[in-house]
Amino acid sequence: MATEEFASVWTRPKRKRREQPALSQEQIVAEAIKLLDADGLEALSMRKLGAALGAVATAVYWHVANKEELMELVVDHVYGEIEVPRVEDPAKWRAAATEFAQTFRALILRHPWMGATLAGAGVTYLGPNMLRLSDEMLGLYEAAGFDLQEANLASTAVLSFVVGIASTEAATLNQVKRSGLSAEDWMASAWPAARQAAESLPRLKALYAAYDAAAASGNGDETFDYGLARVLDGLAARLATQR
Amino acid sequence: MATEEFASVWTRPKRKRREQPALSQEQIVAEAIKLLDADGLEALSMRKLGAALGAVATAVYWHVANKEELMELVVDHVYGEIEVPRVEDPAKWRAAATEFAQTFRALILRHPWMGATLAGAGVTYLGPNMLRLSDEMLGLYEAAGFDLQEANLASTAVLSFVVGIASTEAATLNQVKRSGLSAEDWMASAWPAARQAAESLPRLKALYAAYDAAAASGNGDETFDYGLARVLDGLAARLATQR
DNA sequence: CATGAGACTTGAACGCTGGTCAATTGCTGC
DNA sequence: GCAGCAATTGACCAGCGTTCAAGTCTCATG
Repeated sequence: MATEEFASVWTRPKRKRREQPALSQEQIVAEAIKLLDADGLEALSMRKLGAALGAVATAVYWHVANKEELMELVVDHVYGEIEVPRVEDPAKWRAAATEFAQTFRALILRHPWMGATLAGAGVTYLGPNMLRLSDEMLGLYEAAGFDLQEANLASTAVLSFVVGIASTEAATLNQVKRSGLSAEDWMASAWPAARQAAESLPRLKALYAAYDAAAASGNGDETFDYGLARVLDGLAARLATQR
Repeated sequence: MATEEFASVWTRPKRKRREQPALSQEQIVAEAIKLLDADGLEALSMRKLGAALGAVATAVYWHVANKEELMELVVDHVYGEIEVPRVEDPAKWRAAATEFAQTFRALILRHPWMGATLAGAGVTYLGPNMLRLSDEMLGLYEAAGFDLQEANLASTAVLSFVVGIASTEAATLNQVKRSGLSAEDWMASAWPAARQAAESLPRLKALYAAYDAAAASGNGDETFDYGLARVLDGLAARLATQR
């Protein structure tokens, strides 16, 4: 624009020094996670990401090959938030397994877009943090008394349960967030529809009758803990027969 | 209004049919599933769907509010493919639970796009087939000896495990399909990268060393059966203490 | 002190997406 | 034969991921 060119004659061109590049991969990934947490999976676009970084969409492509690779980096960065507790006393493996399962669930609920992303990508992302966690989990179940191969089966079983249930919970969180309602208001509006839909199904109807909307929205922890306890019971029994 | 959103899809009065309308909701859903199975989740667009039906994209919008509602219908239609086996003899609840878990896993592997879709939507789709399955599952675990509330916890535990592990498997299937390679060729190309990435992680390295690529790609059934057996062990133990 | 090599950033453009809307077709009941 | 309505169409919109040539800026070297 001519106007700009003209103005630059008077106003000194405030050229920002490039002592360090304006963008870095680390910074991009961090900002992407911020946007994902704030607005959800489908709200993240390369343009918005660029804008949030004070740059233009295409600038991001210098640091990251494409959106899929970005998501891969993002997922592994999130995995970096957690670790598997060390097992000193083999008798306490179960406490460690429980703690890690709860930590992992909390991670997904804290970043609800992770649910769908994980299910879409699975184990095909081989990021360093994911590999580290896998190795640490193997260590946990080895310390419990499983041989390496069965430790792998055991950790897969527990993690599958955690991912499955937490992804479902996260999906509801996403739905609530997208509705713009508070969790209570959303539940209050969804509950009658659910009850009515279950009208012709005797067991489901009876189950719903036992709850009200408030109770139904609050029993996530109980459901998780119950399932986790059963899985670990099964693994403990297996250890007992092996010994 | 969220209330409207909830009630709309399933309770909306069906439109009076023309003698032979070119398109019908049933037909659209069936064609969408065909395209999803053939080309995957991200390959389905309203335009391609319209074209596959010999019509134009916007014609689809007469029968379906938007893509999200279409997916809701699609998911419930797929649920229509399966049912929970009836439990005549309470002692045989475990066989029934195992059979249904395997059926559900097979469903997801047969429609690999279901993995990511389920994790994205969770339990917020209240389609008739999903409700029917929920009710039947409650029946199964009630027959096993759980009271209604615990039957709900039990079926959620099992289903979460199944969804979690099958979604991960499905994600790999999707990856393979997108690569265009055969399953063996894909594994052969991914395996060295995995082994090298695990080089610095002792347990993971040892685990990989015990397999070769061929073995690693074939142990899905074993991994699933092991985890399922542990979950059901845990539930069986719980039943034993209750009795 | 100029020059040129790279590291980084930009703007324009492409083909695609989900979605809206007015206009149009074609069948059914009057 | 015609009104009315179910169904379909085409034009159009904003936004998406991505590519690419054309910059800008910094630094090392001659």
